[in-house]
Amino acid sequence: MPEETTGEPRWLDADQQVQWRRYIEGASRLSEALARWHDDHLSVSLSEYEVLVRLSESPGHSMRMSRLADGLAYSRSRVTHTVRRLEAKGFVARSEAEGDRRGIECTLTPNGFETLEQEAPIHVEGVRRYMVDALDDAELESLGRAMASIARACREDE
Amino acid sequence: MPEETTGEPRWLDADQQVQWRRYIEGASRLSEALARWHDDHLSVSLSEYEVLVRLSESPGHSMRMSRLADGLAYSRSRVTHTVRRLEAKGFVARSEAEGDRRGIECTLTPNGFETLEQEAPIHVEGVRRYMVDALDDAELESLGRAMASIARACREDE
DNA sequence: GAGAAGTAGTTGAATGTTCAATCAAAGCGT
DNA sequence: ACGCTTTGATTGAACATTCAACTACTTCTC
Repeated sequence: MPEETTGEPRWLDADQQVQWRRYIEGASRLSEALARWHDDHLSVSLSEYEVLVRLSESPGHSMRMSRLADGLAYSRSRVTHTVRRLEAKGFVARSEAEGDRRGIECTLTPNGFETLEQEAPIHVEGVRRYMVDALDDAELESLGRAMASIARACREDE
Repeated sequence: MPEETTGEPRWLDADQQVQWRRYIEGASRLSEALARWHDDHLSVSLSEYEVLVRLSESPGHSMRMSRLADGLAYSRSRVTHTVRRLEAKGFVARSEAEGDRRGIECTLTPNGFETLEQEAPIHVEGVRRYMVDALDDAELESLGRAMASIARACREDE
């Protein structure tokens, strides 16, 4: 609607608008549905769960705070806070990293690992219900590709 | 990894895992990038902006709080808080709805409309930069379709 | 038309995330 | 060795969103 003469304010065409709004609505509904799912059925939130998964995939069930932050694309302080909550629940433990006295190593406790094993299928059930099973293979594949491109565009820009 | 005998805990195969993680990373980076974009270049956050857009599209630049909530898939209290902030910035005004004394009508002020007109191209530039321009037409199209399916799956489930 | 149930909206506390400030340790340049 | 910059991590305040509780009005039902 606004007309301009300076710059080149490339508008969105009708179709692009539609896709953008679909994205916004879908993303917000999905994140809400998944958050509720975790809240109702698991003992950790989605972001806490992601931390546990990364730890479980790492040798020794252990990772540096900063690697956790980088791998999950979380801010450092978010990791600090999240790990503090997980520690309070008894699912992880902190220890000093050897070789770098600034570093903190975060390790899955046996209890944390056991909880993860028990609850992973429930998490997956949520992911299926709200995303994977809502799409056929080709749709899921192209969704993933598109999101990877978006992630790249965001990353490039700092 | 965990083996089970009860229920039918359908795991994710390797490819589904990849797409899921791409989605999670992309979605979180995109929402963060766009939030920063608004914060740096516009006078309203993304959710505040969405409210202004809906109002501007409505006859009389005016909508009931509950229609705003439903249309944006926001909780009612989120709309209350968001509109309060917009009111404090002078972009919207509240008035009683006629015909239903419980209702509140939310209306764009001239200043709010003018701001929206000025800043919409900047918002669009962000959407382009982090999403639309990162994809070709076909990718955008299938992203939108997938997200619409996801939204439907979430909505159906309450 | 009275009581029950539902709808519109607000409120304030709790939660999780970000941001800016801070601190300590490492690395770098000279 | 000495400052300078960078990195690893934490802290606490600020902020947005949710949740539960609540008020006020409307609609339904008998």
